[in-house]
Amino acid sequence: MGACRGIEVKEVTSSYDARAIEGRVQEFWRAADTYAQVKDLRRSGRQFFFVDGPPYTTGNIHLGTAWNKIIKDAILRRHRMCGKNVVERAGYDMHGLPIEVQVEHQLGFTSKKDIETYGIDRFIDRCREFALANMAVMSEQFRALGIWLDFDNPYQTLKKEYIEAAWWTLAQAEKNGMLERGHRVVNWCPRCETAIADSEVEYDDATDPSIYVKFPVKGADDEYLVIWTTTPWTLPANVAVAVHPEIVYALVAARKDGVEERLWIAEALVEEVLRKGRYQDYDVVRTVAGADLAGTAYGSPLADAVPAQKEIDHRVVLADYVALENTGLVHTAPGHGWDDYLTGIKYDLPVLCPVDGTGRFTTRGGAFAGLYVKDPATNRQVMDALGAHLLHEGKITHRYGHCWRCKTPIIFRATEQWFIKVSEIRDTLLEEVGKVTWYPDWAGSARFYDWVRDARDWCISRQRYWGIPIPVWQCDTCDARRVIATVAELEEASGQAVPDPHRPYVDTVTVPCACGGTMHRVSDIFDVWFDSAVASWATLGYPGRTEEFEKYWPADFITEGQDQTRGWFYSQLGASTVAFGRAPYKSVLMHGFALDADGRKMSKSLGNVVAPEEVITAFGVDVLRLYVLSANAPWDDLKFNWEGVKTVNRALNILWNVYRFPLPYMALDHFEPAKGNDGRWDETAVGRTLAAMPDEDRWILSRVNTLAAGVEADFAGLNLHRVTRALVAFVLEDLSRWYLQIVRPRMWLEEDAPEKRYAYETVYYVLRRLVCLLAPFTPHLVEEIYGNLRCEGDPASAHMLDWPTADAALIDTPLETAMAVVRAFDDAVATARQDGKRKLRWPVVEVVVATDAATVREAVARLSALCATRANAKTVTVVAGRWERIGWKAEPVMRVLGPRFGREAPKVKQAIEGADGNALKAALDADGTATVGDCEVTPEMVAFTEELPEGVFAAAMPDATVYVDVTLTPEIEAEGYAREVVRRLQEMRRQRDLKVDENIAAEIVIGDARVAALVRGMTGLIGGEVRARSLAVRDGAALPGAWELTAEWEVEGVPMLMGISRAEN
RNA sequence: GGGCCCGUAGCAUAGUCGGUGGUGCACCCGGCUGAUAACCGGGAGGUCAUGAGUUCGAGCCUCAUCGGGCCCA
Repeated sequence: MGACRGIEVKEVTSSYDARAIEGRVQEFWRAADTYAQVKDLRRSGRQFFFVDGPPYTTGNIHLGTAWNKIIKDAILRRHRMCGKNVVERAGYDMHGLPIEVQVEHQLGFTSKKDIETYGIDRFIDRCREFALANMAVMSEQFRALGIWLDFDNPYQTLKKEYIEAAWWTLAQAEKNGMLERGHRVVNWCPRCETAIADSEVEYDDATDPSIYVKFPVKGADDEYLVIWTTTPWTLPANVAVAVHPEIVYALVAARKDGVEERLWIAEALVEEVLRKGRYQDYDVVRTVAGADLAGTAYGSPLADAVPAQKEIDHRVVLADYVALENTGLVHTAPGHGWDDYLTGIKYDLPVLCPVDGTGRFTTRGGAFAGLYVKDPATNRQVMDALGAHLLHEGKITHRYGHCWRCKTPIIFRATEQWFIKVSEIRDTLLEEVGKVTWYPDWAGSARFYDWVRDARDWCISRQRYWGIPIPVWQCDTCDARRVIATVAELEEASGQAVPDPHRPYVDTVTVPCACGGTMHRVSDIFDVWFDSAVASWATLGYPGRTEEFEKYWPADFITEGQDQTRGWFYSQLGASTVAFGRAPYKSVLMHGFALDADGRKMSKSLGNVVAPEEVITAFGVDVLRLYVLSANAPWDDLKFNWEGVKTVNRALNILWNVYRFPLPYMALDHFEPAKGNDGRWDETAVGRTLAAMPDEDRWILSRVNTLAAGVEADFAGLNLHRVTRALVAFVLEDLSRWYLQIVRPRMWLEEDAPEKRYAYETVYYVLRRLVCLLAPFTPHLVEEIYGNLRCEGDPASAHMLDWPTADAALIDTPLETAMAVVRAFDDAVATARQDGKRKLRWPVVEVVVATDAATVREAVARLSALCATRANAKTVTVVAGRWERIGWKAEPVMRVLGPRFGREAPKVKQAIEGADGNALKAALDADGTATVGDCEVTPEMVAFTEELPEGVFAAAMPDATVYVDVTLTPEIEAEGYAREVVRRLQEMRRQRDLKVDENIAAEIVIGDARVAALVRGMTGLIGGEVRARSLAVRDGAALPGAWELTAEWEVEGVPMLMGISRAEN
């Protein structure tokens, strides 16, 4: 590319080949490190701190992950083009149970014991390897998508620097009194043998027993409280029965097979419960409010099987959550239920939890010791042990929680865990939610707000191995505890070097206590959600480094899927509020989920998963990017649809064609865009020649600036779908289908005419604008185009260009309005011609636009030459009201004539039909009455329809009717045939592979003397169009000369023979 | 069971302030042939999920129901 490099150097001939382009462009970016160059370029710009939500390193990315990163990339690319210094790093979530489960799988482990036998150190090495290997794969996949985040230096939750951010955060929580060690009921996975967070519980249908149990009331014979439960295995832990204070309960005497029992059941539910128990009849003994039942003592029907139950002082307690369902009395086991636990605290009930970490009954479980609670056989044994106390047993299918990684049904267990006391700062959290800008608004104001409002304390401890160790050291002697904030602090306090802050290494580090005892680390690790919760400061190296944190934090923007409402949006808010008292982000875009074409979740088991690579292989990265961004609003779920992908591909193909179409002509003419002294493209040049430019040039210049303004507005609301659709519509509708069609003849001009240069300048301007506007969405295609268009002083990459703002001086709204009218006119003419079976190639004598609308009249007047060209009409005229050649035809209205004229009616009918419609209408309009034959008629007796003259066809357009007269005249026929001949000679030139500027000699023999004469008269025009140095036209049936190429044609039924040869220029 | 979102032609989608429901794909018919393994025009196709309500007027506002999604109990 020499000094005079312009766009003439490369003529692009192939069609849009996304894969080839993307390969070239990615190589170009890699070789020049364009990403780094762009960051350097914007270094001094206004800062924009973005935090990447870290994907979990479990393997290949899926469509949703791709969409997520594409959204991020598009938004960040635009910020950079707007001059912002975008501060970002890719991030990865690399700890946690999901990886442990995968590694256990690889090693064939089934329990924690297997891991400990294998060795925790070896186990976490495997976990680390697994995470790092997956990270490498994922980074490559993201790079292939053209994602510009820092993948060379991503933040990784397993790094020491990152772990310290988590430690420090917990130390802050301790300092602020937000950390608590507590005995709580938690979701517990018996396979993973750990507590799991609410957010890690996945609900699925499960079938469980549905049983009604009689608890014997103490001090009364044959009197029972009837409870219902789906978890028989929790009955050994029962300590109370809860009733609602305001529900009315009935004591009924129920009889079955001659035996009478007295049962307490909510009054409204008596019939239903007794039916289940197959009681034959009953009497209500008395009714009382639930409040009056409080304190009633009862015994456990399992007292024999479970000795621990004998120590319990069972009684009835009150609770508001009791609903009028089942029996209205609720079995309460504080060791196995959240509500139960709270009720237990309220009434100071004992917490009985005879179940161990593996989900088996302990010795406290008496006869059931050693049995796995979720085993159906265990429930069976419990039910059997209930004996006659089991009033009814059935089955129920309901939603039951499962461990989100290993799918094991969870249980509730009361255990010692570490908590962040989120419930105490709920008001602050809600206040912070309100300060954040949410896209869309309801994501924050409704969805997230509701979630935060109902938030419970956050259980952050897990009894596992691969995670950030909880940095709490506790004294064996005095029970004092210390939360360590950094590795350095630990090394100092312990006097030991700590090369790896993971388990098992930190577990052996001890710290001397002030009391003289020794502090050991608690064995738990963090909930993995705590890892990502600290990302916004961990990614800045805080607390290790403070400068960047002080400069950039909090994040200007984050965006993740709607599932992160409970996840990352929340965990970050919680951790940040505990540590810093404020939200760690200023704005959040919540995007949707990627679903299949039927709106179903993509899942391996359904076999409906579409991998990003499938789309990339078939259509390319830019097509995928533009598709996912334009298919729907970011916050709606994406219903993946191959048809939609194809459509986007077609649109980009048209863009490619639009780009490459003018190149050969520009090359031929050595066109060089206007440049400033710095060798950069001078984008202000078109503004200076505007007055001299043709309407269509000024129109497309106006349109592209109007487009820029609209894009700006839509970007502000993150309406990425509207932005991308507007861009595609512009390319298709305005640029390809309209402007380019109009300027094509100007590009073909041979002489150096100003209107040709204007066309070049205009197309160049529009393409340069499009390069910028599309850069965030189709970065590869844009780079390829820009590489060919750029002037020698322009930046090396399209992504170093500044975002274009709309140039008000180029916007001409009245012209845009007028052009819209002309396009409607164009469509109407096409419709009318189709009716009249007259091809566009054949000129028509006259086109008339009948309208009363000033907009239409003015538009056609202003752009009359364009209208005539588009319509291929000798004249285009506008008439107000009706066109005088349109006649009225009078039709009798028999429904009126019949009753009025009786037997005379047929005569009147005939008279009306025979009348001059125009005259009759005029008379009726003028006088309200007229005489036809010898009858007096009034307007309601006659209907008028339009009568088009022979050869005239009409079509409607907004506010106007277009009439096209397709009548043939010798001149028109001559021109029509001439154009038919031209087309065929051009086709032959193309077959001979002639260059656009090569000359030919030609001969045409026509098998119809009249047509031959007509064509002969057009020799000059034909010769000019096809660059013929000589052109002979004769009539006959044989082509005498020797030609390089000959062809037989039939034109409108007339046989023609043509021969062409190359001629010297 | 609860919160939020979505439901518009075969498919996908737009619809701002409540004022005659648009667009793309597919389909049918046609055109163009110097963008050509392209491109363009025309046509047909609607119970705006269902049912009530508010209103002169509802795709839009209200309520209920049904279906889908995310999250929760």
